[in-house]
This record gives sequence, structure tokens and C-alpha cells, in this order.
Amino acid sequence: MKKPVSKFAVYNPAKIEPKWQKKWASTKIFASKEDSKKPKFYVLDMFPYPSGEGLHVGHPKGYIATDVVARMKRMKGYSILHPMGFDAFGLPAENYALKTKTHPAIATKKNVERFKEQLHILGFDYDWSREVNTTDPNFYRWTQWIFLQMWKKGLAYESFEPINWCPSCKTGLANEDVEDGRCERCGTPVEKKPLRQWVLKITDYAERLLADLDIFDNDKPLLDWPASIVKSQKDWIGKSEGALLKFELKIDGVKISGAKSDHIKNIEVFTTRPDTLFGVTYVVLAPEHKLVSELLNNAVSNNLITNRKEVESYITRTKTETEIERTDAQKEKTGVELKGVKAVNPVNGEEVPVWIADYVLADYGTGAVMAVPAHDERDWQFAKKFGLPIKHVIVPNFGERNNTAELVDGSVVVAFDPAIQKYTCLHWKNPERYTIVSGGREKGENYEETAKREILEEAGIKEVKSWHQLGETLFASYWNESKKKYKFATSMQYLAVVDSSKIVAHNREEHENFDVEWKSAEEILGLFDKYISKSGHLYEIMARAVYLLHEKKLDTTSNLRKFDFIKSVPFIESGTLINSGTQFDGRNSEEIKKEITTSVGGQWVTKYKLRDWVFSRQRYWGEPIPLIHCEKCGVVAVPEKDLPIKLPDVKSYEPTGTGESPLAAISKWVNVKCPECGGKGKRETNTMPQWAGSSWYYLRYEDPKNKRALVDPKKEKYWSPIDLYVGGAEHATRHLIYSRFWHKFLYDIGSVSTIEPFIKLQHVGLIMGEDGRKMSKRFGNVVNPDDVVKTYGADSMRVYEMFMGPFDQQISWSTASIIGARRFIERVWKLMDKVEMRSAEVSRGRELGLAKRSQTDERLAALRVLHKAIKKVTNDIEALRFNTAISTLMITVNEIEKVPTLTREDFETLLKLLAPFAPHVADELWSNLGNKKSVHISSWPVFDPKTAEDSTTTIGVQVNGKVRATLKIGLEISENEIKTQVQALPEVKKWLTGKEVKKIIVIKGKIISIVTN
RNA sequence: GCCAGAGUGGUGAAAUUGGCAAACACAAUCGACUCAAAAUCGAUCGCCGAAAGGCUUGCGGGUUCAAGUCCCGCCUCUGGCACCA
Repeated sequence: MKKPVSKFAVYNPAKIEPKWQKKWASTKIFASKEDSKKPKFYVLDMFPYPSGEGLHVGHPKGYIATDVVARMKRMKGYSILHPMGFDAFGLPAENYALKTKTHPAIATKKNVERFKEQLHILGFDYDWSREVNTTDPNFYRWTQWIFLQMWKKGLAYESFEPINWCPSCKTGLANEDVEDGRCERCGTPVEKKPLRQWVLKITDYAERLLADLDIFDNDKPLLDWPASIVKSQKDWIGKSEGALLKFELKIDGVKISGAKSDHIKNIEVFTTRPDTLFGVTYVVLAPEHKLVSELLNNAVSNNLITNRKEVESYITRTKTETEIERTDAQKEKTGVELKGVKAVNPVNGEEVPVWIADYVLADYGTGAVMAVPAHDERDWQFAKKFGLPIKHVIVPNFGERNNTAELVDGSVVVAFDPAIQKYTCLHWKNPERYTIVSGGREKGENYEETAKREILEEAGIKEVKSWHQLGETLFASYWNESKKKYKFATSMQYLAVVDSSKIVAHNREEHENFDVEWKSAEEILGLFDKYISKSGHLYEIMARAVYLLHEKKLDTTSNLRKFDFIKSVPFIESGTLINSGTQFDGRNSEEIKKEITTSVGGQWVTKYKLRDWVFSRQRYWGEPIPLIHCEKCGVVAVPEKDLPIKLPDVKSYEPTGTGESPLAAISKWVNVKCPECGGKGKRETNTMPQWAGSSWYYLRYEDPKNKRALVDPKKEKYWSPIDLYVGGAEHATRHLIYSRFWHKFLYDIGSVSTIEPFIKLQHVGLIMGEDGRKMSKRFGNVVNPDDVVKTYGADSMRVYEMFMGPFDQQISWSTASIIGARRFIERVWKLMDKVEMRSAEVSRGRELGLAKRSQTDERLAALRVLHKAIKKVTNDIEALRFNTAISTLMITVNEIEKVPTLTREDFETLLKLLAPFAPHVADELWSNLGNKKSVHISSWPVFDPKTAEDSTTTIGVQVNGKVRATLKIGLEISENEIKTQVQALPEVKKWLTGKEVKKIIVIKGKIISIVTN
């Protein structure tokens, strides 16, 4: 009742939002224009896939962000391109269509309409006249055109290699479409299937795709991308340099010189570690390696491979394994020896066995590796399992201790008596030192047997309650006193639990120069400091181990491995060569890599993990590949004037599963004349993957209706590159690699003018359901934006989503919290009552004069707050820190509410700052102020540091690091004055009584710190 | 296993270069208004303590007048990669 009645209507978003949406559309204020007088700003969202489920509140988060940026940039005077479109080809649409028995084209059309409705009510500033849709023939005509250009340049080729095949989706997949051995779409384990397919040579661009991530433009990095995405791409491309080395083959002791083909004479391997060449103890071929079948079928070798059956059955077995089983690194290694065949190590002529094992991948490197178990984890596991020899050729760089090549393999053992809580060590007399029971393995012994023998011989311990192996084999050095030199050891560590009272002191071999002593864990650690460390790292390991064990911190080898003087076995780092001949012994492994490669006639090469892009799908709903197979001419391009090759209507678009697409069944469409010779030809019936259209769609927005080119060069030059690209992080190694590849290709053929498409990339953090799980129909936690808009209004939803938290962070939706955004908007709405509405007829000049006279303290306070906000909001939007921009606006409103009246000018400033976030309410209030044109085409406020400056500041006063008081001071005040004032404060005096002030530190505008004795 | 990133109240979070930790919100509690409720407005709101005061940014150390921020060690979580020789 006493409630003040507003001069204006109650805030009702349901009424004002549609009104402004209509107005914006009819006045076309958001139409993008190439305006040579203005700087341009191209801001893009990753376009959505119009699924049947519609949008949930998480989807628009990124769109709101780009809308905010676009609106601010427009007000700052930029010509904006902020378009939207739909990525509608692909498996989900087709699977959805199959399920609902509707044609994918119809389902897609319906879904797009639904999406557009949902987007519309959120009030985005898209220029819908530039909408693109990848399934529109006018669009995919150019997708096909790009493919043809690639084909003409030899970048698209037909291949028959086995590829990833999803048995559920019934189509081949690219490497990028496989996640953990499963189809990225449906989760079905992927199989390997030989299939005719079209492949794009993305590997030709591997180096540029990698190098340009770090390229500089005028001393500034060209790309402003999240480090995590850059890293993902680098990992995916996976560059490594190494050597191609040839191992000659011998069958039953005879070199196969009589073999027909040249390559059968040797096995070529790729290795990044040619420095370990002397440590090769066998060679492994992938089961799919060509040489395997050739050796099995070759007339010469046929009968000489003595275990032919066994080999064949192993190969059959590996074929039935799924990719998941096959590539599981945890799984135990399997393999079979190719008996009768030997490979000759080119560096020393040593003959080593040839094995076939599925841990070697057929499609990386040469599909064959030289195995060095001492210096490779996988080879080590394999050698252990099959009892193959292990030869150490690299030792760690333990400083000056590298002057020896002698390597011992043995055990170290400490006995523990729980009754007295003590451990054994050996006390030597001359020179005095302490060591630990240890010894090398004798022939035929295993580590444990060595440990048992040594502890009996050296410590006289026969009866042991229990044995504990401490971790695994480790690599260290030790001092051999009798030989006066350091040695290296690979050793296993043991703990023997005993009863010391039962031990007869001299029940051991006679050793005059040492005694067995029992020490506590602390004592042993102390001895290590005094003596043991001088004796080398091997003993240090045990001293540490004993101590850690006692502290119960030792559970795994990893605790020991953390000491940098201890290395695990296999030793896979670089180091110093041993057992590698006079030329290489003692040299650094990194330094001799190329030298050793050349010395055996090898080649230094670069390899990438990136594979060529399997580009054909055996499905209906995709762009037809514009090629014709002619009986006479082979593969022929569809003439460009015949593009687009439209996807024909078909009764059954069910995938066939035969490796042919459903298009193959439409003979009318398939059978065509060859454009070259006029003879019989058949269309290519595979279609393109979903990634095709999205690899270049961003260019089409620049010139969406062009019939002669995919984009007009002038328009392309004006708008490219994209200044800000916002989307999900899940595209790091798919869309964002594919589109960079296509862009670079288009650059090469002169279709675009930039080497990279996306300058600044930002990813959106997902909005999770209120239960913390991903929003999904399955969990019943989906929140629909339509409902939120109905209850709170689009502006409130926009403000809430931007305020939730850091933009790139994953955050759960909270229905309870949206009310805060709505309240905030309502408060802004009510500010209208405070505005002094000087009539609009008052001339601008007079108004300014008036404004000058009325510079009251209140006005100044309001201006100060506003100008601080201008700076913060502007910077925050530029840096995509929307949450703090909104909180600044909230603070501003809270402050302004305290002021009884508000000038129109000041309220306008506030509305401008608010406009990007809450565009409808901003425009409504803006027009209430009497403005005829939209706030969105007004100019962004300019920050004035003078206006924002405070006349006084309150700073904290610390005494000995603790805040004890605050002090309000003017800006002009001198440092000495501050010091005096501060010490006079009662709250400070209290803490200074009886103490002497030693130092006062004054950090202007921040803090005063008093230090006493 | 490897490589990133993160860890701050009941919750989402904030904190330019090392400079008053918890801004801004949500929730909660109390009060005003109301027949009542909602809405709105006002107050309280890290922990311990009656207070003085003490403690507090995952844990343990260190540097500094001053550490969420820098250094060393550890724990936990999230994401990416993972038999790529």
C-alpha cells in the first residue's frame, strides 16, 4: 500500500521480449555489411547439430557469450558478422530417421525449425539472411567442389586397406571417430575391415598443422587458443623423428638373396632409439605385415618355417580381436616366433630371432620394430614373458660414475627382526664403511635364490620367517672397494623377516674384514649419510627403503623411483652407451643417434601418428562423392558444371552392411555416362562423413548466396579470419583439425587469404544437470530453455548463464539461483523511477549546461561508480570473463540505488553496459527514456580515468602481519603523514605498547605494514 | 602410466604485479509489511569463543614486513593421451 507506485509499467518480459525481437528483425539493425570504413569482427559459434530433442539450457551458453561480445563490439563501432546455421548431415539424423520412420530430410527440416524457434526467443542478434545448412544442395555443391579440387591435386585417393568399421552403424570410420576402440557415436567396439574407401591425405599437411599452431605474426602468436587444445592437437599429430634401419634376413642360415622382390631380403624397422641398436635381441613384425604372408608363401621359405601352423593360427587369432582387446596396454603380451628365420643386426652382424606380435601396430612406422628389452617397456615385458635375452647398452648419467661399463645383475637383501625392531647391515673394518648384503646372480639363479644365498653367506642367516620383495628391478650404481671402481647394477630388493636370537654369529663363511650389525631404521639412515652414500647408490636405495618401510611409506617401487639416483628397469631414458663397441662406448645416447644411423646405412626420417582421413561412409545421409567410375577411363571427376550431385530420393535408406551405401541400389542414379569418353559409368555411391560440411561452413557465411564461387574473394578478404570462435572442447582433435586442414588446402589453391581460420578460440564449459550429471533425457534432468524463458524471461536466463561461473568451466544448473538474475533486472527496471526526466525537447547544449551545474556529490558518486564499471565490464567482456562483468553491474546497481535521483545520461550509460547481456530490457528502458533508435546501435561508453578516481581510500593497517585497523586517507597525503597518523590510531597503539617499531612499510593505496621487534 | 588443469564458506564463486580472503549472488535464519502467503524491504550469515581474541584458501614445510597467489614435498579430483617403437 505504501509501496511506491512506479510511473512505468511492471516489468513483464513476456510482453517486451517478443516486441523487441520483432523490432530488431524488421529494422534489420543486425544485418552484416562489408563496410570498408569500419573495422570488422567475425564472431562465430560452432553451429549445432539439429537433433530431435531440441535445445536444453546448456546449448545456448556459448551462443549467449558470442551474442554479448558481438553486441558490445557493434556498439564499439565494428562491422559484425555473427551468423548461425545447421550441421545436419550425418549418422544421428539418419539413425533418428530410421527409428521414427521419417525421411531424414523431413526430420531435419522439422528439427531445424524447432531449433530456430528456441534460438529466437533468446533474442540473439544473428543475421538470419546468412543462415547455412550443410544439407542444402546449394551449400553442399561447394563441399563437393572442394573434394574435387582435392582429388585433382591427388589429396583424395582410393584405398583398400583395412579400416575401422562400426558393425552397428554399418559404416567405415575415421581414426578420429574412434574413442577407446569404440564407435564415437554408438559405443560399439570397432572392427577392422578391408574395404574400398576414399581417403584424404591429411598427413601431407601434418607438418603445417603442427607448426602453425605456434606460428608468429608480427612478434605475436597468431593463434590465441587454450593451451589444452593446442596440446591435444600436437599429441594427435604426434610427430616423432627417428631412423629407418634395415635388418637382412637369413633363412636357415642362408641369406635370401634369391628372393624375387627386393624387400623380402630385409626387414625395415622404424625406431626413435637407434642409439640402442647394440641392445637388439629380437625383431618383431605386426601380424598384418606383408612380409609375414610373403615369407609363409614364398617358395624359398615355405618349408623352412618350421612352425608354420602355429604362426598361422596366431595371425588368425589376432584378427578376431577387437581394437579394444588389441590395443589394451595392460593386457599380457602375446606373440609367436617365426622359426627358421633370423634377422641380422646391421651394426654387429648378430643374428636375432624374428617374432610376430600384436603389440606392434601395422599402420605406424614400418609395421616392424627392433626390440631392445633393456630399454623399452613393451619389449621388456615381451622378453620377460618369452624368456628372450636382455642386453643393457645404456646406463644412466650418474655424473663421474660413468667411467665404467661393468654391469652386475643381482639382489640386495636386508634382514629385519621385529622383536628388536632392527635391521642388518655390514660393518667393514678397512677402510671403515657400511654396506648391505648384496651379490650378483650366479648362473641359473633367480633373484630370490641369490638373495637367500647371499644372506646366508654374508650374514649367516639361515632361518627366515618370511621374504618380501620390495618393488621391482631397479637400476643403480655401487662402489666396489676391492676393485676400486664404481659398477652399475640392476637389482631386486628383498626384506627377510627373521628372529635374530636364533642366529649364530659365525654360522657363515669366514669374513675377517666385516661384521654383521643390527641397527634401527634411523641408525641406518644416519649411516647412509656418513658412509653408505660414499659406497654408491645401490646401498642408498636400501637405506632409504629400510627407513621408508619403517615409516610405512613404502608400498610400491614408485616410492623408490622418486629418488633421482634410482632408475627403473627397463631404463628407457637417454644416458651413456655401454657394450656398444669401441666407437660408441662411453658416448651420450642422444648425440650418437644420427651417427649410428648413418653408420649402418639407415635413414633419418619423421613420422606422425596422424593417419590419413578415411572419408567415405557407407550411409545414405551425407554428401554424395562427385566421382564416376568408368569402365574405360577409371575414376573420373564429375564436371564442375554438373555440381551439385544431389542426394537422390530413395525408398530404403537403411544401411546395407555390405560395404556399399544404400545409394548403390538406385540404378537410375548410379548408371551414368562417363563424362570423358561417353561410355558406361557408375557413380561413386559412398557418401561423405558428417565432418565434411563443418570443415568449411564458416567461409560460406561470408557470402552465403554466391553461385559462382564458394566465397567471393573480396568478401572473404573483408571478413576472414574468424576473430572469435566459441564451442565445445570435444572438437579439439576432429572438427578443429579437419577444418584447419581444409582451410590450408583452400589457401593453397587460392580460395582463401589466411593460413589459419580461427584466431581466437574459446571453449564453453558444459552446463550439467542439477544432479551433477550430464543433461540427458536418460537421466530426466533436462531443463528446457523455453520453460525458463516463460518463467523468468530471456534476459534473466542470459544474465544467469553468464553469471553462473567462469565461462569455460563446467557448472551444474541451479533453478533456485536464476531468481538472482531476475531480481537484478527488476532492480534496474525500478531505477527508472529515479531518473530525472528532463524533457526530450530540451536542447542538447542546454542539457549539458544543466548537467554541469548539477554536479552534486551524489552525481559525482554515481559517475565514479559508473566509470569504474565501464572499465571493468569492457575488459571483462573482451576477456570473456562474463561472470565478473555481471557482478560489476550488480555492484553498480546496488550503489546507484542509494542515490535519490539519477540523471538520464547516467542511466543511459548503465543501460549501454547492460545491453549486451539483457538486450530486451535495455532497449525497452532506453526507448522509455525517449530514444528513437535502438540502444544496440548506440555507442559504447568511454572510460574516463579522472571521473572514476576516488578522492579518499581506505587502506588496511597491519601490525606484524596481522590486520589491526583501517585508515581512511586522502590521495595527496605524504608517506610521513601516513606513518604518523597510523601510529596514533587506538587500535594500532594497543599492539605497539611495550614494543619498538622497527619498520613501517607503506604501499600506496594498498596497505601499511608495521613491523616491531 | 604420461601430460594438462583444478582444490577457497551450506552452494555457485571473487580476489590486476605477492598487499585488508570470502566481492557478487543463491540458500538459510530473524525482523518489517500482510488477515495470511507470495513478492518486496531491512538485518545476520567462514570456524572456535560469552568476550577479548584466536584460527581459516586440500595437507606438510619454506621464502617474505606480507602468501589463495612464489618455491619444495605430498594427497585428492577432473580432463586429455595412452602398446605410436
